[in-house]
Amino acid sequence: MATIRDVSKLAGVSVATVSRTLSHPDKVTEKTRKKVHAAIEETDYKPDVLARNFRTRRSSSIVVLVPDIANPFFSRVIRGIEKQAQILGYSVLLGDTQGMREREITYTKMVNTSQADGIIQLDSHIPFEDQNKITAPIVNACDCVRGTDLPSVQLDNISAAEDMTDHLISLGHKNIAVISGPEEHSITNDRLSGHIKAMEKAGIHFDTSKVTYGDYSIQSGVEAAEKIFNMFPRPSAIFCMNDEMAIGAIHRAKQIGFSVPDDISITGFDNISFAEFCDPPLTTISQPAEEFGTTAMTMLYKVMREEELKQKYKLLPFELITRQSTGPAK
Amino acid sequence: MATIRDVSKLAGVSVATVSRTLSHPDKVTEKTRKKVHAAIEETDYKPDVLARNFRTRRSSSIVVLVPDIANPFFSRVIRGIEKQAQILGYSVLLGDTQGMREREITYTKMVNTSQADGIIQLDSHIPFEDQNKITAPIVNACDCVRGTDLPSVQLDNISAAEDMTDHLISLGHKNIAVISGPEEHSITNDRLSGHIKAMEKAGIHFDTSKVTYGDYSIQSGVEAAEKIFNMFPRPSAIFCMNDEMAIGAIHRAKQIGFSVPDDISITGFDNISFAEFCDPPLTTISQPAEEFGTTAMTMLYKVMREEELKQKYKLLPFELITRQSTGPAK
DNA sequence: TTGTATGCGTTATCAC
DNA sequence: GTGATAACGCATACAA
Repeated sequence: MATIRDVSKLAGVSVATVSRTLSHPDKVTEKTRKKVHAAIEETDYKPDVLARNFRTRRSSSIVVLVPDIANPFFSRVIRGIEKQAQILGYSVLLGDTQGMREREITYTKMVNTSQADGIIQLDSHIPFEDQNKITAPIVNACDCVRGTDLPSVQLDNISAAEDMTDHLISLGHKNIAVISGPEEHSITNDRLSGHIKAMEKAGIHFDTSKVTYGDYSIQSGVEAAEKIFNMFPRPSAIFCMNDEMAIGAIHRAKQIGFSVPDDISITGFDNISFAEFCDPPLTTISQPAEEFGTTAMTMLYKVMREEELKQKYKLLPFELITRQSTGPAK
Repeated sequence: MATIRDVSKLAGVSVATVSRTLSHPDKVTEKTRKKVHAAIEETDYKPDVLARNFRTRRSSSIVVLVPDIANPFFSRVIRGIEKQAQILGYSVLLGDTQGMREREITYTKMVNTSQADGIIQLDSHIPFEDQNKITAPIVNACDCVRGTDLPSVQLDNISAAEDMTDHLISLGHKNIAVISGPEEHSITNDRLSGHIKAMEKAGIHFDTSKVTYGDYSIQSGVEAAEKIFNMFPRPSAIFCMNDEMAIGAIHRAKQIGFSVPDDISITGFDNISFAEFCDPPLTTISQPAEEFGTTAMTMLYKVMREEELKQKYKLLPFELITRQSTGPAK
């Protein structure tokens, strides 16, 4: 493997000039540049990435913290991150935290040791030991930490939940149950706020007891639905905070013998690929999953380069997708 | 940040000894080791990963080549890889290839530049420019390259497809259509072989025209099913090579007004999380997805350390999961 | 604009 | 078993 020294000899310039030609071409005359490039060509020189990383204290890679990569929504976001990262010259290190704080910290520390230059956090924690001290370039995506000034990209969850609830109300539903995500998640709070807003706007009393909590898994949707079906009077609609739980709820409804949407309307959130092919197809909120990834990566890129962010908190658009899992209240 | 030099001074030994204590403890006396560790403790010394990588020409990270990370089966495999990698002290670089050979090569080259120490390939290509020259530690998982001697871990696809077909035959089905994956995939060929084997064993004529090809997406299942429903005589069962296509086929069947399994039995492959919650729940083959990941990573670890592999070609066990998408032939 | 010289932090070679 | 020291390949401060 040719080194920078081989190139410099062949080109008849110093190693410094070769280095400059590559890193700061503007500081080198056109003529020298040409000589150097010719020598690079001839020697088939490829800069030693490891040496460069070592010398510059940068690795050109970023780590993405994700609660669970097997979640179909997150995996699409990551696809977006990866796509954009490659365009910008970065590698993506996978940090599947499994919701464990310990793993989160481990991965975060890779920035301290310069193994990564920045972090994209898809969960709503501050992934630093000292919560008050942000020690690395970071962008928060999808589910965002409250009460911090981390750059973030998320959905307008409040409006989305409001629109979805409006939709149910317009179908005549008044007694609406909610299957929520974990209480500490910020998107959970936002979506609940939006739901309440719509209810109050319509003059319908919102009752906290109608809210059950799941963990975004299908199984938790099944269990939450079970509780809801035992409520009295029985709700005529369920607003679920993701598609998996909605699918679980539909499953349970059908098991019991309820028809969806005739006996009960059920809505999802995310528009995962299965939503369209459920029985009945799921009314849900479509999120631009990949765009979360590309946007977050682009923002992180600027943060790492210490450029100013024009917009520190981005909101991505959603779309209400009306399918057959919702219908008129009886 | 303390360096190895600080530690050596405090411990009253040379930097060489500190380095040895960390990398080859057996070459240092107990007493010195203690001194060094005490000094490390006191200075809170953390070895500089970048310097070490540079010096040793190793990065302690591996790259995983995956056709599409948003595929629910692959994302579970990757979860397994990541888990095991962390245990073994490796980081995982994500190489989502989107089926593009160009991206595959790009990622593979990271091994040449020592940015990665090895590769786990989840697709059935040889990811090197010169197909005949394997230039890096690599393990092939899930869908494996034919006619090479790459270490691999995969399912006994032949037996699995055979068992599934046996199941259909035992229900009285004779006219069985197949929704296959892309023709060039090795798992496609294996599963088809198993299917044919079962058919012949039962004395049923296998007809190539009953095989349609999809690309593993739900939509392609819908389209393939459409073709199958137009066959004459109409098959009474469809053997699909993954769950997504089966879900698509069920969707199309119900659209047309066919009952599953009364009018037609449909089977999947993979047992993704939605399989259990389909309507009807899907008869399928369960694969130990995470175990693919952990096994592949463990094998790669040995390859990278140039240890002998006891078993170069591993087969993981499957399980036939009988649910309600299959029933007796009319 | 270009060259010289130095150092990044570690590991490994070779004496002792 | 331990220490002194070279070397890894590159980027940069400074001098020219």
